[in-house]
Amino acid sequence: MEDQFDSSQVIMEVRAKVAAKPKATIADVARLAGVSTATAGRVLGGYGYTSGSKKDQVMKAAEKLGYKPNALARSLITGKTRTIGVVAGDIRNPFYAFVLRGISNIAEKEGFGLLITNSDESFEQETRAVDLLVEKQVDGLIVSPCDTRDSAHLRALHASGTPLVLIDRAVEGLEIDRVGTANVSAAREAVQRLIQAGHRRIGLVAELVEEAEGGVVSFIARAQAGEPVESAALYPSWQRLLGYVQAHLVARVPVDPTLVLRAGEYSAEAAERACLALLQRDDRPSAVFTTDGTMSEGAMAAIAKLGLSIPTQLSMIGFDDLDWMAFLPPGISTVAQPRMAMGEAAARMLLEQISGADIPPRTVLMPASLVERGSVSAPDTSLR
Amino acid sequence: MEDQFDSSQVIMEVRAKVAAKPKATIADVARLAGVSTATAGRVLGGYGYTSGSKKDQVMKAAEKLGYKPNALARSLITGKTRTIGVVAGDIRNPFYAFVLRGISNIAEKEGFGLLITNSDESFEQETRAVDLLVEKQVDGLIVSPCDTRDSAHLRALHASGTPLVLIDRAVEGLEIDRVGTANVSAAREAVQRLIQAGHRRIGLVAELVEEAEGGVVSFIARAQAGEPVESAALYPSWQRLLGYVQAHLVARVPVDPTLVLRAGEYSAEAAERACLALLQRDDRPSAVFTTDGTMSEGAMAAIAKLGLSIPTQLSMIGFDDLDWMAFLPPGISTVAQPRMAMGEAAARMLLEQISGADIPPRTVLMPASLVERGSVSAPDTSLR
DNA sequence: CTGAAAGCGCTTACAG
DNA sequence: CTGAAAGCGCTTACAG
Repeated sequence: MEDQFDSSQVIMEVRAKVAAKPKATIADVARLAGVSTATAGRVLGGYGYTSGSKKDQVMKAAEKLGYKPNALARSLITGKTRTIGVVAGDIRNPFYAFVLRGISNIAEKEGFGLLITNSDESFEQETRAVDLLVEKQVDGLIVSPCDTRDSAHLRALHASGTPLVLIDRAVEGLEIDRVGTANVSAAREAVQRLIQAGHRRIGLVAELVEEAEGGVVSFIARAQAGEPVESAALYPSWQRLLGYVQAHLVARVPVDPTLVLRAGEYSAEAAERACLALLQRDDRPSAVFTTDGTMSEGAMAAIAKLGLSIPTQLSMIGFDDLDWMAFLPPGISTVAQPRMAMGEAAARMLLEQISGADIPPRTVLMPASLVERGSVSAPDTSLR
Repeated sequence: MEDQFDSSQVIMEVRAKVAAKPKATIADVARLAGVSTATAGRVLGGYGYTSGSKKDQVMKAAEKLGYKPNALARSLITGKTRTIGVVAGDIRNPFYAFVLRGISNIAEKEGFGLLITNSDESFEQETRAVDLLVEKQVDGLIVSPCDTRDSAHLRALHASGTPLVLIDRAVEGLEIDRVGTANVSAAREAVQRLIQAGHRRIGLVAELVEEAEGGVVSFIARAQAGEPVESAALYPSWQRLLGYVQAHLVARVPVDPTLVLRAGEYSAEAAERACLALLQRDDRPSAVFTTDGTMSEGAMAAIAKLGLSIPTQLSMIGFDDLDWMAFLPPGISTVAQPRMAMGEAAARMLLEQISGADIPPRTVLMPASLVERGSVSAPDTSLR
């Protein structure tokens, strides 16, 4: 009777059946089709020549056996896995999520798989991740290096001939394909926009985690003195700080270093704390510029907490076009990086390297666009 | 002279050097160490027994040759790749990004790699993705199925004995490990909270993409009539609609089907359009509940565009705890799914299957929590 | 504890 | 066009 139907028995049966049915191999197909494994391999693998009749026999046999190719065996011979490895900072960060999607778009189109790891911006984790990917024989790697100076593992990787593309950050002296954002000019333009609106005291909320030689104050002094700053291997947040200083320089507006906020750690909470302190000062700035999405979020939280109204009491330009910037009244103007396109560009470059093209190292700096919305107005004159 | 330094030449040299240095294999190490490949394999692979002296010789030789294991060869023999495949909807969606991070946490800890694909909720892409992953011999798959009825490919996959865990959605009659959210109760509690605050006309902004038998109106009618609705294999948005109806039922508040908005497609823009129309009606609801993050975003955009103030003119409860909900004044109350924990749970279950544990199929429904912030108040009485 | 041999599932020259 | 044989880089019984 159906009421007494015991489902656990069914499961056991299924399991047993399963264990008894090993996967079909090319040899099995060849045997059933009455051809050699070489011939079966040729039709199933789509290489070499085979007559129509044999092709049919093999296809029929493969169909009957439910043959599925084993990419491992093929890769072992060809030396290619059609898999690319990616080391991202943290997939939860929309920046990386979009970059990964871009990489995935290209990979999928070319029939490549994507092995993804998170480094959490930890050097040790990044190293482990690269090792894992190398052992799995990925055809190439895209990495967002968390160390822009040393990164011996990446130098070794490149020296060993492994296709490698850097994303978002560069490594000093490692001349290989990379894609990033034109950070200095993007930040400069954003801050120029603020200056042009009449702002003279502009706060900067930035990560600035690694210590540049001499720290922020000395960095600003050098940038202001017009000393050529080697910006290529700088972390993005330092590059954006450079753009901030340059905008002041061009407009002959002095930089007040106390307005440059260093969150010191990469979290919205740290940015919020720093920004909260800044905005409660008597001489608080009339505008703020943030150097990435996470900083923008922290700054916004601080602004909301203080109940400051944008743009009447405070103007703001953010970084990265996060969803809420479009609908949070009055609309937050922001510097939008072409995140997905960056991922696509990186993947294309890597695929070119993999296909063996002998191309000299390229640096692709993608332009970021200033998306103007309603968060910038003339400074509140009652303030000063 | 340094000025005449030609960097292109250096590059060529490096390339040439590279091509000349093939990777060291176990055979190379064995030869240099003066032992058999079996012995070298035993120490390098960490299996079997080896004397201390031989172990040293092998290690030294491996070090000298820069030996790196080839996981492909090992996998071909062991039949295990220590790689798990994931088919997500779209990595850009924070829901999937967090779930993926959860999966990654566990995988990384256990030394597993992660092969990630996007289905874009397209059945064809999902099928292709699964095929790719299977060919690459992943040890198991975690998939968020875009079809909850048919999904023959997933049934076949499971029947073939491949470890498989479903996430977010179930497949009708496919009794395998899965993790999801307790959607019905989560939605019911959120709507109950709204009713308890005094709301009687509550809008629902939902995806509701697949047609349930008879459509929304008939679905609501059946749910209201107390007919037992088989909710397990329903899409999450339909389950959340069910919770919405149940909350009304319990409180003896009639459901007005015209308040149930069907975005019809999975995008914030569609949700915004639908919501905009709803909120401009004379008999607009005094509160809205949205059934996922994307819908919440669209609804928020519509609310902002109309300049409605929350909660005085409109109360709202969202779904998924998105960053902006915390700082957008007055704070948006929302139903928070434990996204990362869901990914971790799915990964753990998959790993158990992979390790061969003979466990009957488990359904893990994780509780979502109502995060109360400032977006709910009593209805604006001037409205009615 | 160690080595010779076989083999995982394919592809690749090499003859015919 | 087709097949026999070798081999990719490992691991696994099997003797010793």
